[in-house]
Amino acid sequence: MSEHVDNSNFIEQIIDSQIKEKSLEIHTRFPPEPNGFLHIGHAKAFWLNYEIALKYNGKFNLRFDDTNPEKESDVFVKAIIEDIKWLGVNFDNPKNNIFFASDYFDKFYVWALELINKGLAYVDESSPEELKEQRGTPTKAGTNSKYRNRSINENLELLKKMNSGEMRESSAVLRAKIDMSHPNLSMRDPIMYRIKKIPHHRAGNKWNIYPMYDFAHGYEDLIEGISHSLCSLEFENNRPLYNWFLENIETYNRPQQIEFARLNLSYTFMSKRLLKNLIDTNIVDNWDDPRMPTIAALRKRGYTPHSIRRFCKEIGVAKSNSLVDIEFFDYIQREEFNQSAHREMVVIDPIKLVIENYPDDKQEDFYVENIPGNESAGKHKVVFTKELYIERDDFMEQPPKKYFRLSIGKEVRLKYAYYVTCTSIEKDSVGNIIQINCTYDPETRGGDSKDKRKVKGTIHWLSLKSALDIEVRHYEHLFLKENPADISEDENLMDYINTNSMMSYKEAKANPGIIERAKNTISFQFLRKGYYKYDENDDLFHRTLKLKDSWKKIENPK
RNA sequence: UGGGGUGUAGCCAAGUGGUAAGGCAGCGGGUUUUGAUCCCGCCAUGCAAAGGUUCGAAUCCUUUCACCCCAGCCA
Repeated sequence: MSEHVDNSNFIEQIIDSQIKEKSLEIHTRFPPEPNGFLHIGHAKAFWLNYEIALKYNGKFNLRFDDTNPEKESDVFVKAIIEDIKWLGVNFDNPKNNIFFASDYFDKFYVWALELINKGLAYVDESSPEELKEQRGTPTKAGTNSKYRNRSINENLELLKKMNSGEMRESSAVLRAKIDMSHPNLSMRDPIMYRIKKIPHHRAGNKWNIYPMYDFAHGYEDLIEGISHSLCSLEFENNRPLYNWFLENIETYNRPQQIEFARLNLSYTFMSKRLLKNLIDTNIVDNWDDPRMPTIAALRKRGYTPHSIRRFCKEIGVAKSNSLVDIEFFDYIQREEFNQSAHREMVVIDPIKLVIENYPDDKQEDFYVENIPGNESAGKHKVVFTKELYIERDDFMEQPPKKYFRLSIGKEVRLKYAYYVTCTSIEKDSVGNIIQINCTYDPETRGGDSKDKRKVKGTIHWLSLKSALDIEVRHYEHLFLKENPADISEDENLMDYINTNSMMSYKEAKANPGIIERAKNTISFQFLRKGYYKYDENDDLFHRTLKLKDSWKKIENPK
C-alpha cells in the first residue's frame, strides 16, 4: 500500500505561520447539530479538525450544537458519539472531550444582557413578515425597526418576559444592533434569541428562548478555548458577525474562524433532509441502511475507519467547491482490503456443473490461500467432488469474442483443482440452462498442466455436496445522477433515486465454516466478486464494493 | 444590479517570481491459477480569458468571463 506524501493543507499553513510568531495551544472542535446521523461529508470535517489537533498535539472537542430543540434528539446524540468513537476518537484521553452548547445557555444569557447594556441589542416586536421586509435585499438596503431605539431598561424587561413564557412565539426576538444597510445581509441586525416553547432534549423546560447560531457559535468556541473554528464555505458571510459578537464582549482569547469546502461525492448527496426523506418513504430501511452515505451505513456495509480517514486525507482540503469521484473512495478501500481481506470461493448465483468422467464417490481436498503470497495468513480447505456449483455468468451459450470463461467446447481452470472442458448443457422446459456438463483432465491436478498448455479463464467453484447456503446482498448507487448539484430547483431530487439499489442473493453458496472464519478477518474477498462484510445481526453478507473489473468494459463498450 | 468566495488535465490537488508535484480515472505493454493484485510506459509548451510589468509570470498589476454562497425566528 502506498501511503502518499501528505502536503499540509492551507489551514495547517496558516497555523504554521501563527505558531512561528508566538506559541499557541491548538484546540479544534467538530460541532454537529444532533438532528440526524453523521455522513461521509461530516467525516471530512471531523477528520480535518481532529487531524489538526493530533498534528499540533492539541485538544479536540466533539460539541453538540444543540441550540434548536425543534429537530434535535438524544437518539442522534448517541449515534453521533458512537460514530466518532468508531472513527477513532478515544474519549478516555483527556485531550478529547464531549460538550453541549446547551450547557452554555446561562452564559449566553449573561452575554445577551451585556450587549443590551452596551446598547448593542434590542427586543424587536415586529412580526416575521415585518422583519423580512426590514431586511431589504442584496441590492437594497434594509430599514430600521421602530423598536430599535428602546431604552436599555425596557429591553432588559422585555427579554425577561420573552423567556418567562408570558410572550407567545414569534411575538418578539432579541436582535443585535449593527447596521441595517450593511452590504452583508447577515450584519443587518441579526436575531440573537427567538421564543420557542419547546422542551430541550437536555435543558428540559428551563428556557422559552433559544439562541441563534450566529449569536451562540463564537461564544461556544470561546468557552471551550477553541483556537481555530473550522467550518464550511457557506459560513464565510457569517464570519464578520462571528467576530462582531466576540469583539463586543469582554474577552482576551478570540477563536479564529476559517472556512473550507465541504465534501461532495458523485452519485450521492449529503442533505440530511433528503436522507431522512428516504427513510420516511421506505426507500431505505433506516439511517444505517448500507446504501446510505452515513457513517453508520458505511460501517455496516464494511468500509473501515482507516480507509475513511485515508480518503479524507487524500482528497485534500481547499476552498474550491469540488465533486469527488466515489470511485476514488472505493480505490482507497480496495487498497486496504487487498492486503488484509481473507479470500473465499463463494458462488453468488449458482448453476450446477457436473464432471462426467469424475468418479461418483470420489472426494479430494484443495486449499484456498487466505491471502495470496502471504503464507502466514494460512489456508482453508475446500472439497472437490463430481458435482459442483459455478457462477451462472461463467458460462455462455453464445460467447462474445474474448470471453475467457466456459462455453461448449472451451476449457477453463477450476481454481486450485483441474482443467475442465465443457461438453454439453441441459435445459428445462422453458429453455433455462439448469446444468452444465464437462470432462476434466486428471493430469491437471492442482490447476497446472504438465504440457504447459495455457488456459485463459480461471473460475471459482464449490462442491455441491458440502455447500452452505448464505444470503449475500449487492448494492448500487442510491442516486442516479453523478452530480446532485446539476439538478435544477424545479426538479425533485427524489426523482433521481435508484429504487433498485439493492440485490439480494438468498441462494448463494459458501464453504462450510465461513461464519467461523469471519472472525479472523476484517472483511472477506470473495474471489472475483468483491469485498464482503459478514453481518452477525442479520446473518448475511453485504458486498462493500466490487473488485476492479476490466472485462465489464469489453462487454459493454461505450 | 450589492456583498462574500473560487477557477491548475475527465476527477481531486500541490505550487506563494526561477520555467507545471502527486493520486484517481484512462490508454499501451509485461507478470499472473482472481479479467483482481503487482510491474513498466504514456497522459497540461499549459494554469478561466485578454492585455501589461519582468531577464523570467500559474504566481505581481489591469480588465473581462464562469461558477458557488447570502434576503430562516435553520445550522
